[in-house]
Amino acid sequence: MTRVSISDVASDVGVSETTVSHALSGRRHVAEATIVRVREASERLGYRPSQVARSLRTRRTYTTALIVPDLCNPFYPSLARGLQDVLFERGYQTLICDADSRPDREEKFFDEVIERQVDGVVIAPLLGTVPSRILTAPELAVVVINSSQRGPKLAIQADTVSTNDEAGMMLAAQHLIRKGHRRIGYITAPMHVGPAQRRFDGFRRALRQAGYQYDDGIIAATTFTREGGFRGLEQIMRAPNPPTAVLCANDLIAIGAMDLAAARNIRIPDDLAVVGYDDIEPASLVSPRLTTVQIPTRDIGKASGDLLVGRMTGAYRGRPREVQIENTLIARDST
Amino acid sequence: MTRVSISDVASDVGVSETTVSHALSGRRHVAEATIVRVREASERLGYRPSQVARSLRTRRTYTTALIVPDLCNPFYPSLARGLQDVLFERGYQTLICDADSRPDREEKFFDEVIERQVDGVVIAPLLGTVPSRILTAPELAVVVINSSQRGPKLAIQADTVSTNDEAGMMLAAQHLIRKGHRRIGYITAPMHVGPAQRRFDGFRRALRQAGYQYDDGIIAATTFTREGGFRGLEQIMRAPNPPTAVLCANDLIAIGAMDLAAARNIRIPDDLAVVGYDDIEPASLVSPRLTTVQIPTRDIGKASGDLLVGRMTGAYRGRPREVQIENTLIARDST
DNA sequence: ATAGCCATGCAAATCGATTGGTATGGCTCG
DNA sequence: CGAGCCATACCAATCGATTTGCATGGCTAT
Repeated sequence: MTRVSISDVASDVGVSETTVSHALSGRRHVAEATIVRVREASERLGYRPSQVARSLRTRRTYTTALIVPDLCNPFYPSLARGLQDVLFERGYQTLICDADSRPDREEKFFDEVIERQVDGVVIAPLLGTVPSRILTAPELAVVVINSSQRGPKLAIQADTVSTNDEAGMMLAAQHLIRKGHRRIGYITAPMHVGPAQRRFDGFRRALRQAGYQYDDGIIAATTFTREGGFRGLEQIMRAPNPPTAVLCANDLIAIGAMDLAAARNIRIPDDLAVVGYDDIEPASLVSPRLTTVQIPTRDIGKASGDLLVGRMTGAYRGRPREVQIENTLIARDST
Repeated sequence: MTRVSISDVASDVGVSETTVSHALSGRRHVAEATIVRVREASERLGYRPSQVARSLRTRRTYTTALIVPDLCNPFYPSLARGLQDVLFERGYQTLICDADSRPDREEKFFDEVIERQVDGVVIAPLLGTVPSRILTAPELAVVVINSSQRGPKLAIQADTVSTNDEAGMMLAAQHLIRKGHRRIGYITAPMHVGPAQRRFDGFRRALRQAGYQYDDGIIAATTFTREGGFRGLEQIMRAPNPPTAVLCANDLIAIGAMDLAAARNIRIPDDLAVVGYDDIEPASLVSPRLTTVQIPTRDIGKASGDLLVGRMTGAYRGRPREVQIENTLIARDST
C-alpha cells in the first residue's frame, strides 16, 4: 500500500510524467482531451502530488514558522489566527514553535527553520534578539513582532510589526481626562519588566499634554498581578489627597485594585474610575466590567502575514519595513 | 548566496558525499580522522542538511499536524503545548491548523496533511467526523481528540484520547454532597449542544448513587453564557424550595449565577454554593473564587503525543487504542 | 605466498516532482 | 510540393540527501 505518484498517473493515462505535470499545473499548454484524461485518472487513483518532491525541485516549501515565547498567553493564539488568515489563502501552512519560555528551545527552532527550508518566519522573540543566521539566511523572509509584551523595543534588520503602548496608555489617560478626572493615580510593575516603562511614558505624556500636575504620591510600583493591584491601590488611597481615577499597567492589576475597592466599599466608577490594559477575557467578566486598552493581536498577525507574503513573493525587497498597529480603548463600566 | 549542500562539504574535505553523510549520521563506520574533518568543514561552511531532500529519500518528514476547531479557545493552546512536550524532544515539528470553526478549512487541512506527507496528525474534529482518506492514508498516524468540547463522543477507527465529562461532573456533585448539601440545583445548556448531555448525566448519576431525589423544579436549561447563568439561577430561586447549592454546566454559567446572587444579596458560599466546569481563567479571578472542574488539557496533549509517537515509530500497531484522561476538581471559595 | 577479512570510501540508483530543450506530426501557405 | 510553423508531448537533467552494492588496500592467518 504505497503512495500514488505522478508516474502511476502517467502510465495509467499513457503519457509522460511531464505531460501529467503540465496538465495539472497548467504551466504549459496541453491538449484539452489529455487534460481531462489526466484529471480523471488522478481522481480515480487518488493521486496527491508530493509537496516534498515539489519543494526539493522548486526550492519553495510553502511552509512558514511562527515562533512564540508562550502559546498559552492568549496574545499569541489570536496573533496566529491573524497570520493564518493571510497565509492560508495563499497556500502556506505554518509550523508553530512554542518556546515555552525556554531560550534553548527557541534556539533549536531557529535551526529547524533553516534546515526545513521554511519560506518565512514570524518571530516574537523571547529575549529580544534574533540570531544573525536567521537574519542573513538566504531566501528566508523574516518578520519580527516588536512586542511590548516582553522587554524593550529592538532595532532589528528585518521587517517588524509593533504596537504603540505609549500611545495606548495615552488613550486611556485621555479618556479619563475627558471624563473630567483631575487627579489620576497610576499602578505599575517595576519599569524594567515588560511594557511597564512604555506604558508609564504614555501616562506621563498625556498628563503633560493636558497640563496636569504629576504627583508621585499617587503612583504605586508593585507587580503585574492581582495582589499587586490590591496593594498598589491600598498604598495610593493612603495618600493625603487620593485620586478619583486610577490607571493600571495591566488588567490583572486593575482587577486587584477592584478587589481593594470592594473591600473598602469604594464604589466603581462613582468614587473611583479604574482602567486596565490588555483586555484579557476576565476584563469583561468582572463587575463592573473593566474599561481597558485592547491590543489588536489579530491585526498584528495579519500585518505580519502581509509583510511576510510581500517578501516571499518578491513583491518588495530592500530596506526593512516597520508597521505600527494602534491599540484601541474599550470603554466599559468601570469609568 | 545559495545554500551549502552536502556536495560542498564533500569537495571541501576531499571525500565523497557518501562519506560525509555517513560521517555525520554514524550509520556506517567512518575513520575517526575523517569524521573530525567532516565535522570541522560542516561547521566552517555552515552546512545544514536539507530536511526536504532527506524527507524525499527517507519518506519521513518528521512533521506532524494538529488540527483544531478554534485556537483561541484556551483549551487548545494548552493541548498543543502538551503535544509539543512529547514531540519536540523526538525531533518532530508540528503544523498548526486552526480551522477557525470553518468546515471548509478543516477539509483543506486534511488534504494538506496528505500532500505534505506528514508523519502523524492529531485531530480535534470540528463536526465530529474524520474523512476516510485520512484514516486510511498509508503511513499516517492518526489520533483523534474525542473531546466533549464539541458534540457527542465518536466511534472512530483511530487512536483516541478523551476526557470523561460524566465522571467530572460526578466529582463536582460528590463534592457538594460531601459538604452536606441535600438539595442541589443544576443549570445547563440544551442537551444537544456540546458536552451538556454528558455532564448532566454525571449529575444525575451522582444523585442516584447518593440516594438523592431528583427534582426538576431546580433544574434550568439556558445557554452556555453568563446571561444564561443569570436567568437560570433566577428561575431556580423561584422554586418553592430552592437549593442550597447549584452545579453549572460551565464556568460562564456559574459566573452568571454569581451575578444574580450578588444582585439578590445571596451570599456565596454561605447561602448558596456554586460550582462551575472548565476552569477558565476568570474562574480564579471572580470573587469568591469559583470551585470548578478542570480538564487537564496539557495531559490530553501529552497522551496524544505518546500515542502518535507509538504509531509513528512502529512501537505498536493494530487495533485503535483509547486513552481516557480524568478531570479533576478544583475546590476554591464558592463552595 | 595466498586466501580471506576488515576498514574505508566511491559510484550510482533512488525518492517524486519540475522544467529546459527537443522531437514529432499535422497543417498552412507560397 | 516543399518550407515553415504550431500544437503537443517526450527525454533527461535537476533539486539534495540516503543507501545499496562494489572496489580498493592493508592486514592477518594458514
